[in-house]
Amino acid sequence: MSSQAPKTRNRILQAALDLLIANQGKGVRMSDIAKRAGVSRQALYLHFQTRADLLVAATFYLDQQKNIEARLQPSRSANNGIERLDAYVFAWGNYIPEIYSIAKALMAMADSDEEAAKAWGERMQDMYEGCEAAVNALHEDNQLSPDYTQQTATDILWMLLSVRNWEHLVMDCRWTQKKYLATIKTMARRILIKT
Amino acid sequence: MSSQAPKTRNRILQAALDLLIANQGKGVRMSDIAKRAGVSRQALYLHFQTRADLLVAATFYLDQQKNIEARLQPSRSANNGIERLDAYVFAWGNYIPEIYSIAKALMAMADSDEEAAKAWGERMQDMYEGCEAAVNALHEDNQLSPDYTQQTATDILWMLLSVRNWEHLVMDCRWTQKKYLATIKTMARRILIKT
DNA sequence: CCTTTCGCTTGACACAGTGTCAATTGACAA
DNA sequence: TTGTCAATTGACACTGTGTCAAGCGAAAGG
Repeated sequence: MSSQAPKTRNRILQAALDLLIANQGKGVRMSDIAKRAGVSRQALYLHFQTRADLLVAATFYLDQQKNIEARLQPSRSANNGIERLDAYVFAWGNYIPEIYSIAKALMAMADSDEEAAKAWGERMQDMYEGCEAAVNALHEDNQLSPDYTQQTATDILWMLLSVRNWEHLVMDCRWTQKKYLATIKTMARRILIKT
Repeated sequence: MSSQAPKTRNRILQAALDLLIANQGKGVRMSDIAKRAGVSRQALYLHFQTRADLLVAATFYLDQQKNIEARLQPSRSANNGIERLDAYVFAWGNYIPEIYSIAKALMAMADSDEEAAKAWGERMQDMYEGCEAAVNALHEDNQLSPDYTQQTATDILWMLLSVRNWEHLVMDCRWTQKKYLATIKTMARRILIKT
């Protein structure tokens, strides 16, 4: 068993990520990835079933690199609901823009590929559960605005985290990352928390 | 000049819309559209430059059919800012889910096609300008929450209108259209309007 | 030292889908 | 009758994904 094998696999994933980011997730061919990774096109199919398979793997590889677990830790270990909410928004609010290009590519693929859709859905589910936990904490603190049910609150937080996806539709980009973070944080507090 | 020409063109557009909606915007081939329209595949290229061109045209054809202008009228002619905002949210909030499948297809194309991206951007711009008008009306009524600048308010309304795009990522659809409308209306009021 | 194994390469090919071209048909109008 | 024009037919080029068979080189194990 050689130690080369995983190296090549990771080189491929890294090449895929590089290209996806550089090209904003569009028009990245298998041959491009192979070229960048310094392997033959056919080698990609030795490591991954399909293109979708490769790109899904690349996304999880990125998650790992970007240490999303560690980023979410502050939210999990926060002392109260508000802190937890802020930490949650901070973690995802920073993360989403970083992985945006790749997420976009994966979403596009999820539209046409069953397997990619499934993997992506699971990843979203994780995000959703963390969100639920943050809102639950507010509930336990009795800080939730009375005219919002727990479910509605969760839905709204979902909305807050969703906006990034539409950015590219606006002709001139109106959002800086800092403004984006500040806005969703304020919104989340305003909507969810008692005044 | 025969009257057949526009008829065929419209039959093609209608066929494209039918298929896009039926297949949720994915996997619709030129040959499928041609078959449904009862014309040859090559005929499509007599009326439209490319696939992207056809689908963009189909979207505007849909806008026309769905009478978006009439729907937005109540917002334009509202007596005060709040009515205007509500009418605006109502109009787009109902419209977006109706055209969702096609919008999705077009967005996907906008990612890879320059021309489609341009057409889509212009359409979004229209939406944006109506949004600005609604928020301006609130401003004139002096009903805008003091700690939000006009620009921020507009951005937020953008967010409100954006959520639909992510729905398909959630495994089980948590949003009914009614709930969607009620939520964004309440959100818009809460965020924008003085209490 | 020879042999097997394994990761990867090379080159060829099937297949689907878009877009193009040239020649032809068929109807309607001058 | 003739010209025009929409649309048809069949063929083809091109791109990108995925597959297949044969071969190669290096490292491991006898």
